[in-house]
Amino acid sequence: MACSETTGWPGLDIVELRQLLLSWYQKHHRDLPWRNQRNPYYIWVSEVMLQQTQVATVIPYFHRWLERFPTIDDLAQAELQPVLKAWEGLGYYARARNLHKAAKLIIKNYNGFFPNSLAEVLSLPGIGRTTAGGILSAAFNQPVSILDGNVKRVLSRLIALSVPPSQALPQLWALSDHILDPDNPRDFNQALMDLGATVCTRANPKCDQCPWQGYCQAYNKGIQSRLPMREESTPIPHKRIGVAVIYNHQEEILIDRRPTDKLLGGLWEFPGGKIEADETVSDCIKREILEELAIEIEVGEHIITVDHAYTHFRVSLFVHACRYLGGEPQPIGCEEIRWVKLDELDQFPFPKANIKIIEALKERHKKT
DNA sequence: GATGCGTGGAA
DNA sequence: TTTCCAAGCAT
Repeated sequence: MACSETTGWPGLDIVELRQLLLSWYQKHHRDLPWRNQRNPYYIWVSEVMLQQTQVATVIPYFHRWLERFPTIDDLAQAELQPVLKAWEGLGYYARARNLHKAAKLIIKNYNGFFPNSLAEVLSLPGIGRTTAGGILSAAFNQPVSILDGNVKRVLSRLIALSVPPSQALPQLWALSDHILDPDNPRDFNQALMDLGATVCTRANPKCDQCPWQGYCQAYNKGIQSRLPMREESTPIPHKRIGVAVIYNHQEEILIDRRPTDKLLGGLWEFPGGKIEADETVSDCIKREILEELAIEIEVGEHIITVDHAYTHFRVSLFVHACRYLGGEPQPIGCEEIRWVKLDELDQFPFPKANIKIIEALKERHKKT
């Protein structure tokens, strides 16, 4: 019974849909580095890196990561700092912290072997339903469905979903479950994501190349470019931040490590804080450094202004060179403080906005 | 169940 | 330039 009124998707011949998609995949699949093998560790790393991150961005990180941490045991034995350094620039740093944490758990609870049951995989930090399905289907060919951004878009168009995907998650999960080919779960899930990434794209979908064109309700209604429906978005605030590059008498620079489990947790930064209304940049920097580190400084020349966009706000960092005057630095708003030479900054993991500051410091150092 | 969590590409 | 949103998860 391929087509059933009782499934809630009348007119969907799922046997035909599976066949069409798998045939398309045989010819048009992407050749991706984590697809050449079935090592659960490799696939796990790729799945986590791919969370909210595009394939092209992930590929170089994936290769460097496996060179640096070839096995689960290597990862579990490593300190957190080199783990964050390997993740530097990739964003959502909790992913790296959770990967590290989960590696230790796998050594402890599973004798170093990546678990192969859904409940066990889901229990690992940083692995949710989609990532678990991705790993179990790709590594073990288990029939566990997925619902990532690609699948949401493909399925929303297939059934011409009239609300944003976030308002129909149970229905979309049920559909992903329903159409998953129990005989070829590995290829089917990969094919669904490839279709979304290369054919059923957000803008300008290539419907003339789509194996599901004849079944796609959005295409048949001519509304494929307007689906899926947009999520509601709220305007994001813009913060102005004063940042201090503080030099001591040995020309060392003060950096601090951010609290774990918060924004950019565990990464290093140049200290500073929000510029209040009616406050000058210099006044802000002096105040923040006194509040956060309990030291006196003299605010000097402007080095660079860095604009950076995060998911929920934008910032402008007004960076000034500063001179250390006195007081013993206290880690009041951070985990740790260090004085380091300019050449040593590369050894610490920094967020992207701070990398731009480091580059500016190196340029400045060349000139003087 | 809403919100916090990075960065980069595309339009 | 701005906006959207990518192989989502945790709390």
